[in-house]
Amino acid sequence: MAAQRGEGDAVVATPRNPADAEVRERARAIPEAAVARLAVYLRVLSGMVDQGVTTISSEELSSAAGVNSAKLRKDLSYIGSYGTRGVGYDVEVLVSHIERILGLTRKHSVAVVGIGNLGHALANYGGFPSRGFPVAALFDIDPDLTGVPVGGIPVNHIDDIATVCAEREVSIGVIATPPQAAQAVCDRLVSAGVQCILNFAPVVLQVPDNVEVRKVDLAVEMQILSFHVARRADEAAGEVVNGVGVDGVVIRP
Amino acid sequence: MAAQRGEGDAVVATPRNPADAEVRERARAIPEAAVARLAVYLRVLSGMVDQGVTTISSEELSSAAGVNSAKLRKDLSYIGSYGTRGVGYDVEVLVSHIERILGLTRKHSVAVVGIGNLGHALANYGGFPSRGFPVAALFDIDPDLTGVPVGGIPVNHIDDIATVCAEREVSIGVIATPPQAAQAVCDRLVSAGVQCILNFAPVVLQVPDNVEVRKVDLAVEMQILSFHVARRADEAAGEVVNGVGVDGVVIRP
DNA sequence: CCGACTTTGTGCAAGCGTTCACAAGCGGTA
DNA sequence: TACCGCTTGTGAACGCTTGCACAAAGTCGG
Repeated sequence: MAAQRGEGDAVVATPRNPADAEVRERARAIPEAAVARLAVYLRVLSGMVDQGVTTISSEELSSAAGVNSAKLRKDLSYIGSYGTRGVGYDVEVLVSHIERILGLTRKHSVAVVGIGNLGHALANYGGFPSRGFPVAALFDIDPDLTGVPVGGIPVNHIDDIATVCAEREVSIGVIATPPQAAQAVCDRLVSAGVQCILNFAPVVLQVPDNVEVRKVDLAVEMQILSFHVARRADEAAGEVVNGVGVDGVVIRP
Repeated sequence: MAAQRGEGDAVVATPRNPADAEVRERARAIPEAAVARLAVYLRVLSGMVDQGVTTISSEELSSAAGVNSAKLRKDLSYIGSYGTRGVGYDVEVLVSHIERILGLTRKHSVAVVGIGNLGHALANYGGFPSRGFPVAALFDIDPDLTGVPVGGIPVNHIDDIATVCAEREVSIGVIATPPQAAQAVCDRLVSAGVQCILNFAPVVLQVPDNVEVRKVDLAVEMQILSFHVARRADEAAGEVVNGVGVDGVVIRP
């Protein structure tokens, strides 16, 4: 209630640029999978800019990003037609359009909750601020941590989530707590008005429809890898009867 | 040569259990998306075991895992028919079958490369060993770190990847290095025989076909969330012309 | 033993996302 | 200006995933 986020700002933005309406329409239609890839393209393109590359073809960019070139072109077509046939894409133009679609023209302040090992690492991680995601607040339930600076930012007590998030205009909450605490922390973030959550805790969070959750689950990732190890071992066991693996490449020399 | 992982093992394993061939066939056919969900089900089920729950219906389990119940049943059907109509699934039976399919009956030793902030957090993360993924080796390029114990394990120099990984039968490599070093580290892991890699570095790794890579990319996750923030702001801006956003919650105060 | 009720397992159709293939468009060249 | 070669942008086909809906199969009470 207190921290109702936003009232005048976004509204004024509407009539500012005549192309905005079109951008909005496109953004609505972009498949989730394509959004994830756009972020990857953006990173590759940023590297290109640093190398002084000014133009790039879909073939080059797609192989650098590890995808099919047709897929790349289709992904880019979701955000508009900014290539030149016979030539390729202007790197800087592409960068700025992807940034616009991904909403990177705004700053997105981040709050990290749970200052354990992972929370420390996140608070100190340089990749966030450099890409427009400044870490604006840290929270922990341990009173001894309150006020202690981590990565240059003093830790707040978790009870102050609502006020601090409002003050610092936090738009993304990162949950790095133990699993038992994650749902409660999530609820607090949501009621503090945070609508986007990145969850590192190994639990399935229950949130209202208007909140977006992405999860990073190490255990799941490891188990998927484990599955592939097992599948491979089984295949090898099934197709060879003794000694060497299926394609001559066994586990180790 | 020295520590050939399961040379005899995997091979002899074949005829051991008559059901193995069937398990192998099923495993081959499970869609990747379903594998990821199976890992989630497994975690929920483990929690159920701890609570003393012995039986669970697809409806209960699916809502706890945040998926559709039909999808859950289909996922479980990939690994076999282990439910009882009219009753549900026996929790322990399900756990053991999912564990078998995911290959969790073997130990999967993990090597972490890059002992910075994230590497420290990973080395100290309790979730790995408890789930059958013991951290068996740590590597860094900094000679000053060599021999220093982190999370109880002494750090090795990166030049020793091949020998140490062989000795300790590492099957999963975790890359937590800066992006510039990631590809080189990856190449070393691959030539050391590691076939599964979990990559935290923000780069697209190039690997041979027989190597499985999963990536955890914080920047991409943040940018996807950013996209949703922007989309929401746009929708709000598009649907209201003055004053309050679509559901009363706009960007900033 | 039977019938009512519950829940699984799955055929089928709809929806997405990916891939192919090619027309359209642009720069360069004579 | 007209042609040529190259690369984009996209319609259409394909395949994977999801969700529905229901028959099959079991339990439980009488």
